Amino acid sequence: MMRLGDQGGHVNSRVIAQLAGVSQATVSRVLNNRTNVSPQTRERVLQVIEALNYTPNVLARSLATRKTNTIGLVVANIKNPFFAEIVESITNIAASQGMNIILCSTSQDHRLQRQHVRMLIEHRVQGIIMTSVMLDDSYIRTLVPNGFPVVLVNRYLPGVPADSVVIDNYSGAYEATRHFIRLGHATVGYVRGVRNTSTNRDRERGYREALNQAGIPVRRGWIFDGHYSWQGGYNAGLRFLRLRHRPTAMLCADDLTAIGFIDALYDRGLRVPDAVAVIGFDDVQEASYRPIGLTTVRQPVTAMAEAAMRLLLDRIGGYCGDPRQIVLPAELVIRKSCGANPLWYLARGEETLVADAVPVN
Amino acid sequence: MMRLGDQGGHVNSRVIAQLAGVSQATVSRVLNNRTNVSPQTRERVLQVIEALNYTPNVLARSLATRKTNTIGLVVANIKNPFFAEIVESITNIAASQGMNIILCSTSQDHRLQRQHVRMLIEHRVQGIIMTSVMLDDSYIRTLVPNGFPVVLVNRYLPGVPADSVVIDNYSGAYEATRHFIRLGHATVGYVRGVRNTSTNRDRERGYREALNQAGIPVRRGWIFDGHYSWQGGYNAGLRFLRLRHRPTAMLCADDLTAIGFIDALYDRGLRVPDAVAVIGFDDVQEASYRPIGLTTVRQPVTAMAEAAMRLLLDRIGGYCGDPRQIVLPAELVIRKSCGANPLWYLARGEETLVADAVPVN
DNA sequence: CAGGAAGGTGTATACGTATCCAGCACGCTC
DNA sequence: GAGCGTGCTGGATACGTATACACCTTCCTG
Repeated sequence: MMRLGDQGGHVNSRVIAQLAGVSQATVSRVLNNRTNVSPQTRERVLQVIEALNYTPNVLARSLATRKTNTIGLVVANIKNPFFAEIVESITNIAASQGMNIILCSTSQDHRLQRQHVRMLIEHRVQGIIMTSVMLDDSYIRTLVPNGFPVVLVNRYLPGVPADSVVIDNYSGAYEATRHFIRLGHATVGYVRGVRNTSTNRDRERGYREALNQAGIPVRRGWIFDGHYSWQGGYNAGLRFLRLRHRPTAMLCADDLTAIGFIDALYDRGLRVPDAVAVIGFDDVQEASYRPIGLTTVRQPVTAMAEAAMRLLLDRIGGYCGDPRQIVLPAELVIRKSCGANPLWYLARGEETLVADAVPVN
Repeated sequence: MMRLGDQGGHVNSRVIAQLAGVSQATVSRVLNNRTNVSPQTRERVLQVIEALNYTPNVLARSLATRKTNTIGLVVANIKNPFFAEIVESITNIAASQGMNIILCSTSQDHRLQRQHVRMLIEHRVQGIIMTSVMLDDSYIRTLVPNGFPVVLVNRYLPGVPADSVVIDNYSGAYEATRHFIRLGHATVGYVRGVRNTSTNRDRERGYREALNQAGIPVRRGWIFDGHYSWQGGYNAGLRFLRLRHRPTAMLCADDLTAIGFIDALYDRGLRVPDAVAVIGFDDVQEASYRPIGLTTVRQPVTAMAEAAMRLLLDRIGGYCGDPRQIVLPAELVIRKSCGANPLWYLARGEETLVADAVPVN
């Protein structure tokens, strides 16, 4: 009995054809479920295929059809659970459409990212979903006008006419900051994400405007650099601890950053929300871990992934219209890290309250 | 000026050849940095390539060379940070070797996994790294004898002569359980992982034997089913709460399970380690988050990834020796979730103590 | 019964690259 | 000056599949 992967001597469709006593074209027709093959012939070919455990060569097929059924997915960092969730969603949707994905993880590194994009094009992917573009990644601009399907997710590029899917980061940060203010915080700081990303720019703007409108001055010393990472948040926390006058509330550019920030405080004996109120961004699963209980601005990952795939498949299908930007609403998820009693909000109905899921066993 | 992806009319090496006034063979030689091309010719060809922004077609190249420089990586669940870390490590190593990876996420689903393996073979990957085999995935057995390079990571298959890289799960669980016992716990429970995995089998065995040797009976009611997931741990926690007589310590099959378990207790007002001592498995970054502080058995992910790639590349390079199994040591990382004062261990020197990294700013 | 549609099959070629082989020019050695 | 190695180049072919086209048979229609 022959087995999976057992193709000693490189079995190809011609070998199958010979053994089944038909032409290679007929074998191809059987493989592709074409109708114009007689039942007897089809059966004979299938038997030989089965016997030799023949597996068609996708490379050759793609070369001949000029379609790879493959799309590229570029993320900043797989270890960030937010991106892991995006990868999972997009992979699932792609699989259901018969599409394969090639995954690339740039580490916020321009050169590496560009290299990855080049690799994807060498592999003749039919489109690319990018979640990690920086504001100065202008070379993306050179892909789009040629009609190459590109969809930006999570981040976008102003002035580059590419489809994109984002949440309303400005409003998310604005509402989060207002939430602090309503709780009585008169001093609010911010831990940045990577600076040249649309995501950070919009969030920082929302933070600043909320303070401005409340007549609260923005203090430069209360804005720290993070890098969308635990380590960045931790380092920001250490710097925070050295301040003479500390803000009583901190907005963080994403959940990992927030957790790193909280950990730094924890290592010095300070607790959240007692010492400082904290809000993050993304609502990754880690934020919901009970001992952490991070209040955060949710990104609806599944909806974003679905929208992105829809846009991309439209482009791959030949759609040539103007670029579309899909902006999904941000949603504040309140947990204990900013110290409020969720019930208070329920009564006031001012914010969206999402209770932690308590599954039935 | 022409641009990336701009290959209107399908530029190929023949077009380059014509425009450069050379043969297609020469273009190929330039692309592959062969020595036997005169500097002038090389320069001329490169200029045309630059001008047309030509990108060679990897598919055609792979077809001709019969080498794809691609390996398949099959993981159980990208959202599990343990696998995310493996993916990251292996991707990096692969990239440094000029190898691409195709990533597949089976969801502990036999059929899906088999489908993925088939896809990988259709894509003519030169080898496969599998992290998600189940004990009854005997079809893997059919790959190996044909000399197809397969390396199993994290889990292995007894009786299947494939290379594998694992940690000593038995000892890890044994030591973790002994740790509980030394702390004075006379009642220790266990939350399983997926049952038909070598990983769970070995860990459960270590748990049982440690209890046996200490003369502590293993109570069936104190062993719960989990599935290497937060949800599984959470459900186990709910069942745990319904027990009349609860054990005072719980070993969990992995960190996610442990965190889910802790969260279930938390939602009912119980705290770890006050109410129950908990130890997990893997030492993912989440375990080190300070508010969680999970004691756990570390898997040295980077070392495992490196070993796996080395084994796989050996096989791809033609090595045909007997299968090699690499067993790395498990290391108990003590944090607060089992309530011990780490300094006590430092003094006694009985366990490995790994302090949480406190980075210098 | 002529004519045509429809179903089934084979031949030839294309997809884009790598590589074997032959050929040519040049410079060197004896 | 014959012989020979060496550096560079082009022609031809292979990789494994899909598909346009032609051909044949059969069966149906008028």
